[in-house]
Amino acid sequence: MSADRGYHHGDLRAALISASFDQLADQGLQRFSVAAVARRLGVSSAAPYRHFPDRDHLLGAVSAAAARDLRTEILEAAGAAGTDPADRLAAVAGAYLRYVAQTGAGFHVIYAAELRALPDEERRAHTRALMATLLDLASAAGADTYPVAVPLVEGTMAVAHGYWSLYADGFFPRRPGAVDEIATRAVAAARALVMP
Amino acid sequence: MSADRGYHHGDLRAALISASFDQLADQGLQRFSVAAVARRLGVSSAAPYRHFPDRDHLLGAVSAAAARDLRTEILEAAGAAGTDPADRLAAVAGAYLRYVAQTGAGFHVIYAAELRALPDEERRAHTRALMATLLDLASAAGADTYPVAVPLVEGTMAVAHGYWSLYADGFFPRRPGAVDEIATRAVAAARALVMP
DNA sequence: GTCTATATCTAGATAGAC
DNA sequence: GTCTATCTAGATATAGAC
Repeated sequence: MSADRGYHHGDLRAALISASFDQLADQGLQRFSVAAVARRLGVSSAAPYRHFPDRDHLLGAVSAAAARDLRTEILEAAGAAGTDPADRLAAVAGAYLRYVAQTGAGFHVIYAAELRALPDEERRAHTRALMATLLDLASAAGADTYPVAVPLVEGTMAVAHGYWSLYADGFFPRRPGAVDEIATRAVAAARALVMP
Repeated sequence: MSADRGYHHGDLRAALISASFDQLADQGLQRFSVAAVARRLGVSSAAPYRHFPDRDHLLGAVSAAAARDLRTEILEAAGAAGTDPADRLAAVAGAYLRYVAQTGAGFHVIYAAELRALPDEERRAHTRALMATLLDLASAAGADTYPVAVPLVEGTMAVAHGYWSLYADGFFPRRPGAVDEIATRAVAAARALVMP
């Protein structure tokens, strides 16, 4: 048995999810395929189908993990941002940018339209918890009512996702430290949205 | 000869570019293919290769046309926004959103990384003119120097592209009038970036 | 200038061996 | 639980007929 093919695995299901993040970070959602993920792990293209019935169920599991992890990162960034509610909400943009740059799994994966039909309760719980956390932060930052908090969350995520999207499409030069630089700008832009 | 296949064309080259916009608007860049565009026009999948050597050259022509048309729309929107330079810059976000929602050819197409290697001088002239127009609007809105104007343009485009991207990914409900609604929000967000 | 036909490639997904 | 082998489908691109 050589090192790169023909071997058994301990927990292929978890490895597939992890390798999917790597694939998304490296090549983006456009080039995401079950075959590419299998190749990355050195298993056959048929192996993943023992653990996920189809491509969308694998992406669904990735979406659930991303929603859970992103929420954790957001709460951490808000905590590090101090006590000003506007700063705490703006910090979300920075956390989002770093997370999606590292994993490739942003809102376009987490809330992907093609996953909406999947009856995956675990995933739905994670995506709902993420949205609830965002709405909490927006409410604390002066958006008293739900109809005000929703657009504020949308605006914050639009800024963050927009900066990442331009970066992912190659609009910004990809020199070292570029992600942190852009994250800083995204936070400043998000901060301007909230007003003082 | 039936109506849907086997006929000759007047100006297939122009028709291919036009049909590419339709394809992008309907299915997005992910599902863009030369074959799909040919199908849309009722010509064979080989016909486009008489006018464009490969897929990237077709997309390059689309990029050039999009840069030219988007610049026109932006200038029109700035004109309609009145005399306040900040309002004129913010209006760019609205024009962008309406344009990309209608054509599917936003910054991700116009400045696509895979087109950068193409030695297409006409396309480069259009993309440069678009960027110059954006920088002009940012300069007028208080960003005196180039190093200040660039991030202001980036922020404005990040907001606009972010709103569209979330919309295209199905994050916002697609009811009638949704585009105008989101365009209004994008303009307000862009306006907040410029400060008063 | 467009057609038909085809070679090559990649992906999704399944059947059956081990 | 993973493998090999295979089917289907769709894409890029080319060759040669008309």
